[in-house]
Amino acid sequence: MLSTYKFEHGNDFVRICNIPNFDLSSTFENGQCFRWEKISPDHYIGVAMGKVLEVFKDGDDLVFYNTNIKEFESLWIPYLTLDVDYEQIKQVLSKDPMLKKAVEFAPGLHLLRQNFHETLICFILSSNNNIQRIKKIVNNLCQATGKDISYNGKTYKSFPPITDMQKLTCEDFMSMGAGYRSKYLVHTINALCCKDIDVEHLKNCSLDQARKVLQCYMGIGVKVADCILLYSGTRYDVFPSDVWIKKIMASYLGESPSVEKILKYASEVFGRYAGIAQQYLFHYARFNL
DNA sequence: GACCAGGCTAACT
DNA sequence: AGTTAGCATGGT
Repeated sequence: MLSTYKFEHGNDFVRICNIPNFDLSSTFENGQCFRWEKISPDHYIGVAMGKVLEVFKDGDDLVFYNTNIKEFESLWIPYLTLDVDYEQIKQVLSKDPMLKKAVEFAPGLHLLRQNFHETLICFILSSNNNIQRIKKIVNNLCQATGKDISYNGKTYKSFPPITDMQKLTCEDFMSMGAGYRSKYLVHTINALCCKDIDVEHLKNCSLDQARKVLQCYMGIGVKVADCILLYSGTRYDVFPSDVWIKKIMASYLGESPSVEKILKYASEVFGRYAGIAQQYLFHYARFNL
């Protein structure tokens, strides 16, 4: 928990002392985010919220560069969900034997609370696509439309706000490699610029209502809606069901279970932590099935 | 050349 | 309401 962290910090760095249960690779390379670059094992640089952050593991410490303690507490602790008690959640989830294995496989996995619009755009791009290609397209988008951020003599790009993406045409997105999703992006970005989504409402309404709101936008179905809700930290009672989750859920529900059946089972068994359970399962499935 | 990847839309019964 | 072809692209 947050209160137990011990910090050392200066003008341009923050060190969290003794935080053994945060793993960079299983957090940044589990398909929830697309803008973290591995420099070397346990050493990453990423762009989020218009800022560049460098992080590496030093024994049981985590060291963050290009930030200070004030910014770290207001921005990066929520982003990295360092304010969430994963020990308690993992304990609850581990009552299920499959999840026990999945949690033991990646005990340092954290969900992220990412910018809502960025998550929405990235997961429209994710449909019938693979993670490597999604990263490439997102990078092309940021290069074309993002703002410069310089750090350590290098220029990085922020993820553009939707108002800046409104000028992009279908052909622009095609040239970035977005393929048939280009049309969805143009349509949805326009709709969002006309009338934005009330994220607070998405938190307070029922899950079915939240899914319905998102599915009004072109390119968003049940699976993408659940990803947006989960990876923006909007709600955790979701269960994004892609091909990997369908594979691993077959061990609970028999061969090729329907999405309906999966969602029903997940909400009954994993309840309000279903989204977190899904993330451990997805990561486990990708590396073990 | 098939088949696959964090699926969705549109056009069918 | 439920089922299915078609879709851009790059890697294996």
